[in-house]
Amino acid sequence: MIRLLSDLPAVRAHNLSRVLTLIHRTGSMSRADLVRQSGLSATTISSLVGDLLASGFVHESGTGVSSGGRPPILLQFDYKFRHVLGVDIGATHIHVIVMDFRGDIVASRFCRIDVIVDPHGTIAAIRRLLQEVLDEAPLALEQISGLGVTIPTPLAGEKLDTLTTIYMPAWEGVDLLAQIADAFALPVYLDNDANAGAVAEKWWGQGQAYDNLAYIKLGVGVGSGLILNGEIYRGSGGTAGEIGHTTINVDGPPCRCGNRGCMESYVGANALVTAVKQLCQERAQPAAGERVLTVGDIAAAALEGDPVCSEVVQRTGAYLGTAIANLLNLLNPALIILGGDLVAAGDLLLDAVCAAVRQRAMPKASAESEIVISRLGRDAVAIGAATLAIQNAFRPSRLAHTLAPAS
Amino acid sequence: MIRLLSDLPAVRAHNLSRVLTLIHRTGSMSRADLVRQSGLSATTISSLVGDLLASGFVHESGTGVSSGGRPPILLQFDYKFRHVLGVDIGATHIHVIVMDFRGDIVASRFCRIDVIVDPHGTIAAIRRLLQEVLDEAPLALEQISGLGVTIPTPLAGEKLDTLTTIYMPAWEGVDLLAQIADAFALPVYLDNDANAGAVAEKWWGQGQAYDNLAYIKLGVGVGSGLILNGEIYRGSGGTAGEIGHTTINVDGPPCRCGNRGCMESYVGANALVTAVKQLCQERAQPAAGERVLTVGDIAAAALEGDPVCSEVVQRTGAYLGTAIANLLNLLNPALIILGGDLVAAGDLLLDAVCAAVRQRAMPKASAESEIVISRLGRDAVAIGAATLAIQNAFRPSRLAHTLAPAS
DNA sequence: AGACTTTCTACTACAGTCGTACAAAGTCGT
DNA sequence: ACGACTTTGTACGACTGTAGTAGAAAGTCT
Repeated sequence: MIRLLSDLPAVRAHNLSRVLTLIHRTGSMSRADLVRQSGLSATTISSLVGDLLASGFVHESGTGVSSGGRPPILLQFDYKFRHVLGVDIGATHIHVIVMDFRGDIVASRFCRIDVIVDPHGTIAAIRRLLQEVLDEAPLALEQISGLGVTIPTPLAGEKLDTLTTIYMPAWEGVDLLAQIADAFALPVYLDNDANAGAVAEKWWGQGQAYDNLAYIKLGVGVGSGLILNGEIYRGSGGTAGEIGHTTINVDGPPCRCGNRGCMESYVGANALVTAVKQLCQERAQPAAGERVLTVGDIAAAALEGDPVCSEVVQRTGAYLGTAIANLLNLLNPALIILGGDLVAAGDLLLDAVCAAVRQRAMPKASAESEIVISRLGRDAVAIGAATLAIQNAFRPSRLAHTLAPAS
Repeated sequence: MIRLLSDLPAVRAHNLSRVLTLIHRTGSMSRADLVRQSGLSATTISSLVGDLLASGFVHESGTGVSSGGRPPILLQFDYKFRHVLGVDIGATHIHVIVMDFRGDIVASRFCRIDVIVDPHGTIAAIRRLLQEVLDEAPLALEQISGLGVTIPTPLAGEKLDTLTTIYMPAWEGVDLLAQIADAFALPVYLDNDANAGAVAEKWWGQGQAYDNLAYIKLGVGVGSGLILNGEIYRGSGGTAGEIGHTTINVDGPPCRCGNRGCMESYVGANALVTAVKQLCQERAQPAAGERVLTVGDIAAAALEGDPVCSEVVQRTGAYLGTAIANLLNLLNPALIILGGDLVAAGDLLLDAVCAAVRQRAMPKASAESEIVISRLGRDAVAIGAATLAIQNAFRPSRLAHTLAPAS
């Protein structure tokens, strides 16, 4: 994304964006603080802050403590002045939220639906749920800055407006974005679920201090969202991050993708369930084999000390760690965040992953990186979707529109 | 690398950089062409071009063909106005070049030396060879825009001024950059060999039209340089691109790095030689086993139809392809460029790589990407080193210094 | 030969940041 | 209590950069 900074107004937009972002991040700071942190002159800060005050996103809120002179006037970001909408479309669910600018969910709806085969039903449901959360908040459309949507498949093309339909043939030719934008006159942004998870972690979670991180979502499939140099990295065709189908064993078992020895065929949800059942059978523990069915169940049982589930979780961690070691060697991010249902197993999983990583990654890359479990839980993707709208609202090229009083 | 575009002079530097880059790339174009391609106003282009003419990097060179009106005045980049120096430091060699701004080598020196154990001898040799190529060209220091240096180990830290010394303990505490900058009053830039190879391909080779590419250097080790979104990607600790130690077989043979099943232990030079010898022994062909010793020999023999070497090259291609498939899945670049001694085997290698990639990478990622063999040959890294100096000379923040008449 | 087209450049207008001077509102020492 | 000092924030003019308009320059086309 090359930024065309040719003309003067673009410079102002750029500086405005920087200042707004600083206030947003710290929550409350004075003009003098901004001068020190931005490197801009006091005059310019004064002028920029004037614009922000006029917009309503920022308020003056009393004075701070003096440091030996005139006390500073504190500027506070008004997290409730505007809100954003997030739509997390999974393979079998829709999750819709309204979120404020602090990353807090104000209202949410969750519904199970067979997304893959029913595009129009899905879109109708999304529209309905969006209206419901708006009514519950309650918020008018004029108070919404934008809407983010995530899909469980890679994006197609660089325009970020279409989705790959290999796994979802029924969606061929469906213009998801237009269908939503028609009902709600808002800027709509699209991305895939793992990327959104990464964005959520970067803005509100454990990735806030990091410029290079990977969010790995453990589900039926295993995907990852990459943030490199502070930005989502999508690759040339929009399919970057497909860590689930990286090979960790050239002679491994066949995977649904046609390849052999994919990481997903060791770590994916189906592999877990199969492994548990098989191990139960081997050890003549049919009870557990019948009982345990979902990844969440396996994680819970492992935590309670079930030997079979513990072993499967640990073995899974070792395979996952191998793939993560490859990612560390190749991209050297400072942080890896694990998300998805399996992370309920906590340290049992994490320790196994870390052990494998320490063993397999280059010492420098692994020593200088951290691996953690997401604390955003099941809302991560929906929060990330909504955050896409904030991210774009703050972009210099859209800032004028964002700050303009609702018309 | 966040660009601070706060003040007005920065805008000019930015636009100047854009215009200069456009002229450099196309070689020759009119002001009107620049207006169309840059989006800037005719007035501004006129003013910017004035600066460039004054600098000496650009000349007016007659008129072009009219398209029905006044014929355009052609602006031509003067590729010989300034030059840059490149120093490729390998494990056992130094390669020093002078290069013009078209990417053509004007003079070069190559010398074998045990770099790893002898830092001071290496630095002395570099200084001597630099002086020799300058004398041969012949060029004065005032005609040199900068100097790039590559090292065969990852960089340490984000300042790009130190090197990791795990594999080169004798270099601990040696300030390579300062030692060179002391002798030659030039801006000096450092990067590792694979990154430089990627830069060379992006500027002068087959990567010119691509924003996301990987250059893979096949040698004793296997490293890669990544260009993502048009920029070298280094990761948080500077070790990104270590594809050689990514695991492609969890249960594979031990590698010198401590891990098992690393790609390098299948594809590295030592593995190749060992494989050839072993296969010769199995098939009772001791002659070839004695004769073939270097990777270049193996590649040549394979091309001549030697069955053992052919088989080893193809097998190697399959392993390499597996690692490349992982890279494609994870980063989805549009282009992979193979470099290093083994690529002398040509299509024999490439076909095996492509077959493995098609089999193992996600269909979309592999269908939309190309895999090619570098045509820059043994000079790739040195050219990349020199190109680092050009790249930096064109950077907006250094452009004023670059364009200023030599003082 | 004249109308038209394209290229390139003065001149002016406008926009943005910066430095300086200054007002505002505290703290601190006596 | 009061003045000196410090820190914060703003008004004003200077400087710099791009865009728009008008016009000159130099061809083509009929």
